[in-house]
Amino acid sequence: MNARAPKGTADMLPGVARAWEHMTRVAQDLFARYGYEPIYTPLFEHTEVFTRGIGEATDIVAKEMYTFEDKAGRSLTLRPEGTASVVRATLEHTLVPQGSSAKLYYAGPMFRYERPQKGRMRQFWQIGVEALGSAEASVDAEVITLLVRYFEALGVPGERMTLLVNSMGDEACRPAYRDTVAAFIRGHAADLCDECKRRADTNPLRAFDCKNPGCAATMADAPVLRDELCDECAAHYAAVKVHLDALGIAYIEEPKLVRGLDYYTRTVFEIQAEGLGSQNAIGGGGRYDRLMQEYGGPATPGLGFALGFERTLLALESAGVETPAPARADVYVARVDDSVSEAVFGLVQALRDDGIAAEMDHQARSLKSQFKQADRLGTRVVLVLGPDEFAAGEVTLRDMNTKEETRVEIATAAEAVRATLG
RNA sequence: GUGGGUGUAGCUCAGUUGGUUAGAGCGCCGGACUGUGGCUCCGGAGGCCGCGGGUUCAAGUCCCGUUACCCACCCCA
Repeated sequence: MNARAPKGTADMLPGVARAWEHMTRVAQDLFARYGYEPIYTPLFEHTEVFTRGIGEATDIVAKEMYTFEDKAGRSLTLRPEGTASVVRATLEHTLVPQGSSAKLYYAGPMFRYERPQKGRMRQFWQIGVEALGSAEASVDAEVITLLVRYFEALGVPGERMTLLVNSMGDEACRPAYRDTVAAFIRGHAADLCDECKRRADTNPLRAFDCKNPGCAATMADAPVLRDELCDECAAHYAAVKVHLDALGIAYIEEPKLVRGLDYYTRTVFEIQAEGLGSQNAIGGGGRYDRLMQEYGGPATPGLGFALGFERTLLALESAGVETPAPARADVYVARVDDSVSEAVFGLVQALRDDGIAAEMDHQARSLKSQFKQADRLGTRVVLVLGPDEFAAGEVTLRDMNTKEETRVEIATAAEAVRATLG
């Protein structure tokens, strides 16, 4: 058989898994302080949840979804992102009754059928938050701040992160702007690549992302949405910035920041970090005031962010931040010869029952080798049990740091170990 | 979907203009006077040289194909 994990997936071995758990713990602690509660939604949904929410024309829906039929013929899709599911669950369970609000966070794997590269996997992990029920700009600033504070809490140096913000407008001003850009593209067709010319009909705003030098130069002169926002959107955007400024959150306005999911309205943002290769966004998100209605629910404003585990870890590694690896055991019980095997086995269990992380040899290693194991595990204490000690009902306790050895009664070993550990 | 790079021990890699038993470091196991770690020294185990063809007296080393991984485009976390 093929013993390899599927393309675009990876086993998270202990070193990485530890970092994963650390990132999760930091998120749980920090998000709780901002009033967010956990929510777990299914890893797959009815395909419609994503096609309607994310948008038929987006890359994600058009070519990156893991869609399959179950045995009853239902079309299901492995979630490519988390927001659609959370909003669907919010609607299904009426988590945000009229005039109410909710703050939720989630963590788990997402799936997109893409060509893998640095910082991009087919199964990748995200942590995200969704703040539903408020259209106030202060919430936008709070969510953005939370994202920044999270990375800071993990230890990503501030100078290696850049926060970008922009406004996408809403149903009142974006359609008109799209037409304006489409017209601009048609008017400058001679200076643009074929792909961008096609974009005039499909998704004009994408032309701003084109890496082609000619296109970039041409699009630099195109009208910017920021200058054509309706009064309400302009006011909202200005208010978001005022709140960010009040908290001293550094950001760069990026008129060309265009997110690839159709549900975004008004505020969008992204945090880029150094050391990741070409996929440099470690987190991003935005407001989606129309999404709930798209699912047939009541008008419910909302916004949120998602951040990627893999990319965050890359950012941390490149910045030289290491996840601390705790000692794997507090005490190692060494066996001098086979005559005391049963006693050692029993002592280890007694220590564990007493709340102490104890380890022993299960491979018939020599005493010397057992000490090497203890050293490798990082245990502070080694208890040596041999015929001599056993006859006296004692064990030799060795402090691995000071090398001091004392004899203690087996019955009080746990107490002695605890005293040594401090 | 498109393009480029790479594929030799568990890991990181060397392997000369193709030439006889394929190497190093790290890791792992064992030992250095009889019941003891981290340093040092000695020894040992471990390799279908990604896979399949071809060229050649001879291929890890050249050619073709294939596959896997990596990086980039695209897009996103």
